[in-house]
Amino acid sequence: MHPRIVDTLKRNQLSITDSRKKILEMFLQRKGALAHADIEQQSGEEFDRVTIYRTLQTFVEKGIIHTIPSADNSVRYALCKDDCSEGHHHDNHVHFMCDHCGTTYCLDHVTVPAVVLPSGFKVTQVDVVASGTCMKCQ
Amino acid sequence: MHPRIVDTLKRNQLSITDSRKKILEMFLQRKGALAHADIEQQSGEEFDRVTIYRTLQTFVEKGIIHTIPSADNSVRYALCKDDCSEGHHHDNHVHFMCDHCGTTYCLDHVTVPAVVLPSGFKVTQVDVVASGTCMKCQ
DNA sequence: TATTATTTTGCAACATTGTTGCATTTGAAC
DNA sequence: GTTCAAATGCAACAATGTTGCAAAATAATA
Ligand SMILES: [Mn+2]
Ligand SMILES: [Mn+2]
Ligand SMILES: [Zn+2]
Ligand SMILES: [Zn+2]
Repeated sequence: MHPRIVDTLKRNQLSITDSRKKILEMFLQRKGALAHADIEQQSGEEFDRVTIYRTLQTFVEKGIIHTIPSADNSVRYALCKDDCSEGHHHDNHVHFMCDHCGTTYCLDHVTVPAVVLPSGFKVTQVDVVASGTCMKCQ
Repeated sequence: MHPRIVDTLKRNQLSITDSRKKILEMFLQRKGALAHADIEQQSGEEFDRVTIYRTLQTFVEKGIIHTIPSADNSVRYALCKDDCSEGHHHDNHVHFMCDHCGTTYCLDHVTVPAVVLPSGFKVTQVDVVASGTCMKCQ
């Protein structure tokens, strides 16, 4: 088991349960983003669908993972690598979704450019999602 | 009825039906983006849910409307204002979702900034979705 | 305009996805 | 080990999305 798992859960004052350990491990191994359906498939019958929903929700609230918007009604989740904490996400990096293999990448080193909006709009967050073909699918 | 409705349908080689006229009118009047659920509510019992799904799909394919990604499993749709056509969208403007009132705006005059990705990624589209508070909700 | 051919619609049936309440189980604290 | 709080599984439900097909509406043709 990945050494960071228990650490992360403790640091966020979450009790150490099988499902949390397993789901967090999936994120740590897979690197790329995961949709709810991916987790459900990978885990087989190991735990209930409802538990996955609640675990993802908890992880987002605690700042362990962040959501990635999509245009296909299938939100992805990925590990936060920055200094995110309860209620304060700082995942201002660009995401990439491959049209071919479906993989979603967190481009941690590509920060979202500043966007200047018309006066009147108070911006608190900017999501940038690029899509196309990834290096594996050329 | 809005004068552009029949024009738009004809230009895209779509037959003029009640549901298409009505749904297109909603987009022309409302300006902001609409989710499937919005359309279903606004139309009451006028036509079937399935018809709405199919109409939205057709409009997207024809380049009449475009999708706006979201992080809450609720894709929005908005009128294309550019030179979009069948299979070729060019809606490279920024979108804004108000956290308070839920309105989604197409900021037609704010073009998406160029993003430079690591080599290996072939980008075909970039979506920028900002969120925060809109001018009406300050 | 009337007839025919094509397209769209509504309906039903189904699949998938997401939510809620509550009893049971598990983990943390003592 | 016992106690208390939190998390889980289950069931039941709601919401969302998909497909096939007969009926209806529209477009094309005569
Ligand atoms: Mn990310
Ligand atoms: Mn738009
Ligand atoms: Zn790929
Ligand atoms: Zn607002």
